[in-house]
Amino acid sequence: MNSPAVLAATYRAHGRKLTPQRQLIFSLLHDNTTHPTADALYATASHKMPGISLRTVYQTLNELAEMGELQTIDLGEGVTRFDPNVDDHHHAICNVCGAITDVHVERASALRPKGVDGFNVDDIGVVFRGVCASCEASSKRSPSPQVKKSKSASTPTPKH
Amino acid sequence: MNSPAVLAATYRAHGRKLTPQRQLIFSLLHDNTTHPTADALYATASHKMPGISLRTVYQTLNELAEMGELQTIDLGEGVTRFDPNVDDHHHAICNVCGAITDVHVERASALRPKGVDGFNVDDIGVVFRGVCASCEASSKRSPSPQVKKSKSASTPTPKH
DNA sequence: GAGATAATTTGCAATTCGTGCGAACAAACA
DNA sequence: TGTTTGTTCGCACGAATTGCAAATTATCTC
Ligand SMILES: [Mn+2]
Ligand SMILES: [Mn+2]
Ligand SMILES: [Zn+2]
Ligand SMILES: [Zn+2]
Repeated sequence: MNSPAVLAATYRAHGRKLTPQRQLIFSLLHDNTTHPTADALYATASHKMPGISLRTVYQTLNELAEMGELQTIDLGEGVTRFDPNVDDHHHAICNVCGAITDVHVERASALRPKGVDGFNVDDIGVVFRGVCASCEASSKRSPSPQVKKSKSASTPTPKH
Repeated sequence: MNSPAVLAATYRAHGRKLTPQRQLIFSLLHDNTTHPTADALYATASHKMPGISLRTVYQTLNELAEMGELQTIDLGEGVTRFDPNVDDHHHAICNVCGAITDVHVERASALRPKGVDGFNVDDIGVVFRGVCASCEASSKRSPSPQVKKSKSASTPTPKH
């Protein structure tokens, strides 16, 4: 995603207004590698700007995505996550703490779907699920059964 | 997924009852390669057994998944899909008609996430998005293709 | 600066997908 | 046939996200 300053210019160039709410969201997304949900961003935003609405957060995220400044990712948790990293990359998700990390996959674009004829590939997504280093370490320290439940137990905020 | 007959035995072995609703769902899933949603299965089931409830369809699907007879997949459409194919495989999704096809990916298990240290990979998922052969053909024939929409009729995630 | 104007923000209703719950029901078995 | 559970099913509820319209405000014009 572009810097808040560049985004400001982009917005004006698109005939969109530069509101304090939008500027705040730009700053919260800048260099944000946590793949936050709208709700998570709303929580943070509310801290700095009490009164901002969740609706506005959603709207701004959606327009950023529409403008290609942001990527939306859905990992099957029932919530949409937002990723300011629009470069070609993939993700690793920890089954224990829920942390989502950007990863690179060598020769990913060379992957081919076998078993379908004439399928024209536009995009390839690779998702790794497993246990992150930090969780692996703490499980060795104090072995407690840490199993990620299917649905409602979706992880709030990775605390590493 | 096992055959309806085998599932019947499995169910009994698990102390579960073999109801007509369950048997119907077993048969609807057998050799089903459409990756149906609960609602889609409910529609079909209702046809053969008027009065069956959506609740029961959900319940049966969930228990089959719990027993490992079925795989749940979430491709970010806002709905859970069910896949009787529990073998190691991946998916290709047509951006035009929404069809989801099973595909094989060579050396998929050899993929490694670069950029994270000590991440212990349990599972790798590869998703191809693009245009299926059939849609590709019809788009060449007539400029307006068939658009099957589920929830987000809006344009799929554009990245890069 | 003051005013006009169209874009934004917001709160709230509505929608969608799925689950919790409990009463009515029906397999399984003696 | 009766008893014992496990099941079914309707309905309320919950979470995530969007539709809507009134109130607000960024931005432009003079
Ligand atoms: Mn990312
Ligand atoms: Mn499949
Ligand atoms: Zn972790
Ligand atoms: Zn297609």
